[in-house]
Amino acid sequence: MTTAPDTPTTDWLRLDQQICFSLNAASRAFGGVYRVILKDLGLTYPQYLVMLLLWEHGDLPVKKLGEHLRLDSGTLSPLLKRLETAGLVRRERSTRDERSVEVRLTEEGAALRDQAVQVPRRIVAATGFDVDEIRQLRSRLDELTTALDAATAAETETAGRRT
Amino acid sequence: MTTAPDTPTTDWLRLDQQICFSLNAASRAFGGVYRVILKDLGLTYPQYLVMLLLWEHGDLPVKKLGEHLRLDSGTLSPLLKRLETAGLVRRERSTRDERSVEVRLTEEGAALRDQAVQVPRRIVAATGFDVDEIRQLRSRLDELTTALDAATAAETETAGRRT
DNA sequence: GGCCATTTAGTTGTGCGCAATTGAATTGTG
DNA sequence: CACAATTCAATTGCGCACAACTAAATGGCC
Repeated sequence: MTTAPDTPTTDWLRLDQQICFSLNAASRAFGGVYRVILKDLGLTYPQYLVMLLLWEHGDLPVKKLGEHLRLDSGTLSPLLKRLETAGLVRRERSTRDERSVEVRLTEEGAALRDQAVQVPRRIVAATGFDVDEIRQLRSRLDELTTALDAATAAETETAGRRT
Repeated sequence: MTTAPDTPTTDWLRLDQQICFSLNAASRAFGGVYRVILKDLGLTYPQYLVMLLLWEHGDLPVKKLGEHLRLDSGTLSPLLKRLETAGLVRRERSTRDERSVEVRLTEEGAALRDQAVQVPRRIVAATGFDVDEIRQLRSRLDELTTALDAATAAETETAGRRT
């Protein structure tokens, strides 16, 4: 494995060397596991994330959900509508700020938590990693996300200046 | 930080402890960087991956593209149609096996490679990681993907048996 | 108080990811 | 050769992600 100083562009363009591809593949592989495990709960993975937040924090406005999940209303509005149709959630305009919509668990939604508590354990088992390895990988990925977000902001800004 | 032996289920359900969430976030953060950088080329990230394969291997049937990218025809067919509309690619039924469709670069598609060679370098810069760190993270993620795929297969099978 | 920028959800449109189905071509088997 | 099983691409339908836009409510400033 000689990394010659004049590494040709071919190597840089090789698919199997691109970190993003591995990341993407892992993310979709997770999707497959979650799809099977969450099928019994009738939830998709993003819906499951919303339910996690509500179980942990209680009622939340759409805005807060979006901040936690890095999602905007374009994604959340229809998703929450589906959760509402499924009877897991209600949406109510806040009385003290009518712009805001409070998302509340229904009895049924709160009860679903009992079915969900076993999910993380099954996921961890599916990874074949131990808890320490997972924590380490997680912190690495979080670093990466932070760096990428900063880069996006920078790129977008310079792109804006070029206009 | 006491991890009590009787760790309650609450901890297991915490969003910020779930590896998949970090992974997902990183994947979408990458999406943001690629979106900005690929804008000049007029490509989305999945389209860029297809082009990478064609630049590296030359003409490929849809089947092979799907194997490399872990994507099925449901995703690739419309994507390739868009690349064809953009004039980067042609699709031709194979003569020796009429089921297969060969995807070929047009002159324009081949020429786009010159614009693309700088992309990986900019991506690496955006991560803030050095090449070794990236390689290490990549191999970790590939392990994870392998384990998860195996788990999905196992879960799907047992789910199938329950039917 | 009146006006304007900001905040918050929702809507629309585009593209990806995947399951399920369809239809045509090919391969295997008797 | 005939027929069944398999392969391959395309299509349909659903849900997510994101950009761009709309509409309503709020807050700050004069």
